[in-house]
Amino acid sequence: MAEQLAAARATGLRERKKRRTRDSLLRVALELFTTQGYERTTVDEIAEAVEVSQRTFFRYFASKEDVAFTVVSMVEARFLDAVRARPAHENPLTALRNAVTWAWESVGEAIEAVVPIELHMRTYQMIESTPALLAVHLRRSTELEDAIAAVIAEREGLDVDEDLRPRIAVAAFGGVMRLTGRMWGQREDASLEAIREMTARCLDHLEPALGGDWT
Amino acid sequence: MAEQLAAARATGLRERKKRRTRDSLLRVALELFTTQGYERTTVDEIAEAVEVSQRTFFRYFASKEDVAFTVVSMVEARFLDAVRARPAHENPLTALRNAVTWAWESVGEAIEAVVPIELHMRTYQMIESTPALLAVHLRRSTELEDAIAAVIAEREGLDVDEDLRPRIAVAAFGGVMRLTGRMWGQREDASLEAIREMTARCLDHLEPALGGDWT
DNA sequence: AGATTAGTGACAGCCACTGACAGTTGACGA
DNA sequence: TCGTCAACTGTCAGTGGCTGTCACTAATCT
Repeated sequence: MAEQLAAARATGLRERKKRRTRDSLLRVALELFTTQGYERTTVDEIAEAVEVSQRTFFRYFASKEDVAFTVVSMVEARFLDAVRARPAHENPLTALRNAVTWAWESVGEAIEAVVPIELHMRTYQMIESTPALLAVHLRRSTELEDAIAAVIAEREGLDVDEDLRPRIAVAAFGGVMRLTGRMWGQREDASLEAIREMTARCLDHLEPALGGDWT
Repeated sequence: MAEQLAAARATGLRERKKRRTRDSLLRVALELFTTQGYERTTVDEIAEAVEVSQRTFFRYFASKEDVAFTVVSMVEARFLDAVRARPAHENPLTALRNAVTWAWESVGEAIEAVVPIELHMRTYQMIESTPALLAVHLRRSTELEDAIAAVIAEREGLDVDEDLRPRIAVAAFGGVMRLTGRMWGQREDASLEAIREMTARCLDHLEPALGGDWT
């Protein structure tokens, strides 16, 4: 985050070079992952395409998985900020809902600064359809949920470890969000428009689904 | 499932031998995982302790992770059966809740038939606290949720792909269940009693947490 | 008993990842 | 402008999970 802003204005030749190789590694990796599949892409292959050694790849990214989630975590951070920014008078679920809506409307340019949006969309779908990555994605999601629960608890002036409601509300909300992502991943229409619409639709069904009778 | 019943009555020498090595591999693996940690245990080590080749380990278990989830998936299957067995008049959330309660009350002996319960408890806590395993656990959980959603949909005479409510209800429920498991994993008290009580407590908070104001 | 077949071990190899060491090249003060 | 320092990188060797192959042993079948 901060380092990207710092690197945006040309600091030094060294910095710029570093940023270039990192960007190249990222873009080439995602491109290879999405075209030929995650498992069928080796780290050697990525490194070779960028003309660096495999060792260098691992100096920029902690693991092969790590590359796949670079952009995703930017988006997540943005969503978390959005939750923090919601006015205090909104009740928890409303705040969460408005935060998602706002986040989906504004991530566009943030993503584009690093990789083409369309590449990110394909990446997301690849994550959803690659077991090993899906697993990591889910774990990361619960970590995010933890952070969100903390924010919600603070908004309401509660202790997260005392009152279960923040965590539970976020867990339920998170469950629905993951369902949304999954359904979107299975679709052909991979536009921001589509995911926004699907999000709204799923959230509309949350409360009725938990009600007693479904008549 | 079926193969275990079949193997219970001594079929042939071959079968019995197979079952013995499989059981040994399972038990030794879990024991090593829980005492010295998952990452710090190598497959070679497990194989050596059971006096088979590493290759043989992989003939019984698809992966190192696979061993860790053997018992867990038995429990999950049992829960799924419990959901199927709930009387039709119960509404979705009630049926799910009763199914969990019943499952936690009856898994005991089923587990004990394979490994000591206490070993399974430690295994579960290890899964929760090992990032790589937690990730896989979460993915497996969503697969289970899929199956449950299908059952719920059928109970209510709905099409899972048509009406979103089954999936959403299960997603929310699943979110809460995972929260339960996690909280339990962080506790010292690793008894079946404790997890049952925690389950009830979390589920009691589900509906109030989704309500408008938390006053 | 002999033919068949399942189960196994030994070995070779792929790939993700790590540590150690040495070479290169920007940064920066003299 | 020129070294010197520190950062960045490549090479190499090694570990651990996992797979394919092949020959060998032993349980099962006829």
